[in-house]
Amino acid sequence: MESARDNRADAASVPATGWAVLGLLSFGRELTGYDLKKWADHSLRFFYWSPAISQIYSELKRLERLGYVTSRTVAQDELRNKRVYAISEEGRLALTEWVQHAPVEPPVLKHSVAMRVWLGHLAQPDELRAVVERHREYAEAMLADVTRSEHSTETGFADEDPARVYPQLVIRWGERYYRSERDLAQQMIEDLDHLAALRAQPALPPEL
Amino acid sequence: MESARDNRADAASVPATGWAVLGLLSFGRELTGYDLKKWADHSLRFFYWSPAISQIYSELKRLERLGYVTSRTVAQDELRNKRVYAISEEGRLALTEWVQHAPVEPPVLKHSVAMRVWLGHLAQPDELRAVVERHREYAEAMLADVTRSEHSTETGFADEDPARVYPQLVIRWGERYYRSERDLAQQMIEDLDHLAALRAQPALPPEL
DNA sequence: GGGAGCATGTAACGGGTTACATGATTGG
DNA sequence: CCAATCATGTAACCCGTTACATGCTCCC
Repeated sequence: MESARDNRADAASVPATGWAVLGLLSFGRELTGYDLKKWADHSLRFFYWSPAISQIYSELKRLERLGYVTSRTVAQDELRNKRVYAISEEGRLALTEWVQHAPVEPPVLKHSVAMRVWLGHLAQPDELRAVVERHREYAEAMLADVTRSEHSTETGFADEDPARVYPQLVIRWGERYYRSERDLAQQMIEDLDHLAALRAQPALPPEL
Repeated sequence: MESARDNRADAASVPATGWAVLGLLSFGRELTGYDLKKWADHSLRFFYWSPAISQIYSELKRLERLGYVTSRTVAQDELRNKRVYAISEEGRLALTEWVQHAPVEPPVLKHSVAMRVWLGHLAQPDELRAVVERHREYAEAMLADVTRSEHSTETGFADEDPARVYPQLVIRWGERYYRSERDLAQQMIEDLDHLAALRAQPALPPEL
């Protein structure tokens, strides 16, 4: 009764990061592992933790074993070859199935800055403030990057190529996300300052 | 020259989830592994992925080995014992050091729903919409949970107990975060609908 | 009687990272 | 000449999960 070798079992055995790599290839270009890493750092990373290069290579191996990608070697220069990967028809089908029908999972969030504020009773106010400050700078930088990414892709035909409008949609989502993240950090800083002010000048009621 | 056994090396060997567990204990109560899991699911999970119970047990082992927590057995009922953990002075010091001085790391975000929209060119519009719809429901539910969490803790003296104001601060942050997440999902749905409308009634320019 | 909650832990496995190894090319 | 970039992979390791094992108590 246990036919562990069917397509569903294969699909289940691809981790989300594998779909991400396959997804990068679904836009139609032939890419090397190295290319994929750069691409991931320029697009994927705004909404999905960019995998290490070594993992990209191993996911490619897995995807090839499953028949979801094909590879061939092409000349890198006169002396060396490189391996370029392309999505296969099976790969496109499996990815489509995943996009449409995989269980909708909650986003994985590990917000260590929020955790540190949560433990604020252990910290000195100015140290804690500095931590959140640096996080706000991070959010600001991500916002700048994602905005730049939007304009660089927008150069031209977003409406025409149907495969391009969805990345564009997600980039705009990312813009809003990181704007919100920055604002949330700012608000947190203000809350911390407010708290400090309350302590410097403790509540009036008791004294009066 | 390599004194790998100093306090900094010890601190470095605690993963963020370990600090989370120690953090739960830093509020002063003696808790079992089981208690910690429940607590994590009620507070931590809004900003930091709640660890599996088995990992909590193994983090507790690690923390005890490092001298950051102590444990003792107390009667669970007439027949059985349970092990309760408490933070030690060294643990409090190490945790404080981490909160104040650890490098500020970017939050880990793995947003598979955003990834699926990004691959929208592979999906049928209504399937994709349904995915985002379910995500919006998730965000809505998280917002409701975090709001409930706020009011349940607020019953009483948030201003008085200094250890309670920081969790309160982070709960409010979480409220804003999940409200934003819900709104972002809603906006994504509207963008998808807008796209569908554009396709049903393709651009005028060419025909005119 | 049976299911849910309390309570603790181990084992197997997989996902993912860092470090290491290698070597050619390009550009300042 | 040296650093950065292109390019590919392996090995060790750790973080974290699921599955499994066990057994009591409380309540319907």
